[in-house]
Amino acid sequence: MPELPEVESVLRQLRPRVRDRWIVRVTADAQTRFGGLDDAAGKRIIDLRRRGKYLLAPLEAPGERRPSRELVLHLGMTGALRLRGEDGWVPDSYVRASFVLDDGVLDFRDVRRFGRLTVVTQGDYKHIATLANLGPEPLSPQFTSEGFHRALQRSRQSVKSQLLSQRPVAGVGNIYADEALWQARVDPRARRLSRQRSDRLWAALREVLAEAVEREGTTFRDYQMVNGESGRHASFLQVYGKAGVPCPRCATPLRRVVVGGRGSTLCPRCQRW
DNA sequence: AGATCGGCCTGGACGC
DNA sequence: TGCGTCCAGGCCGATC
Repeated sequence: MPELPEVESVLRQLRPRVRDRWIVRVTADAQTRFGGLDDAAGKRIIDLRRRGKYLLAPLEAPGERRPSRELVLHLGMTGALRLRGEDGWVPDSYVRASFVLDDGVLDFRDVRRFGRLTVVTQGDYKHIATLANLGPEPLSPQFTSEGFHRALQRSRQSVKSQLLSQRPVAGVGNIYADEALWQARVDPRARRLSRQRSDRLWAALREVLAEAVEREGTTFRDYQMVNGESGRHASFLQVYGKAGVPCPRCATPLRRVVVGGRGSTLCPRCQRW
């Protein structure tokens, strides 16, 4: 369930801790979602960045002038990164991979094994389709209302499915999609948005995500930061997971529908096609 | 080629 | 208490 705000919070805690550290060796479960991890050993973590829900770490071998490889990490639904022995973290049976660094051990814990860990040639995402086709960062100047409207027009999927596809904009998952659609008063099943509705959704996405980043994300079940703490945004959610509860805007009971195979909570009165 | 749907994976909630 | 069933969901690959 980590979406942009949650991954951003992990990034902010982890970046200063792993930047410029050497990876001594990597141990990992035999999992199809893990690949090329042997390539990480003996290299230095030049930086840690975020694109959408992905964490990216350029890796440089001794003597290289620029990073040749890149670690791509996706937390999936239940992934967490913890530093061994810090903030009370003791490894348990859900640790799927460990990075032995020159000054400590970084554990990747992932109950449901939806997370992904891959080492690729720097910048080469052709085997990671979602990352290769990732839309702009919602809180960057590259995310414009014009561009968003144009991107939505390229597909006839429901707007909810489009948001979850990561193509029109990066980093939105089920929680913030439902929140932004409610705030913009747009029905998740709508397939063609007027420019006006598209603009409302554009603004709502930016607002909802920025607020959640400020509160270090939403902890519903499993999400936790590097220091083990929860995000503070859960109690500020307006609609996600609140079917049956009165709409905060019009008091009509919120309803759960399935859109593109995903549960969605909406207000049947406020949110229009 | 684009849309849609099922599978992956596990724990927790729920019903009987 | 215990067992079975369903749900959560990001992403991917198979199929329509």
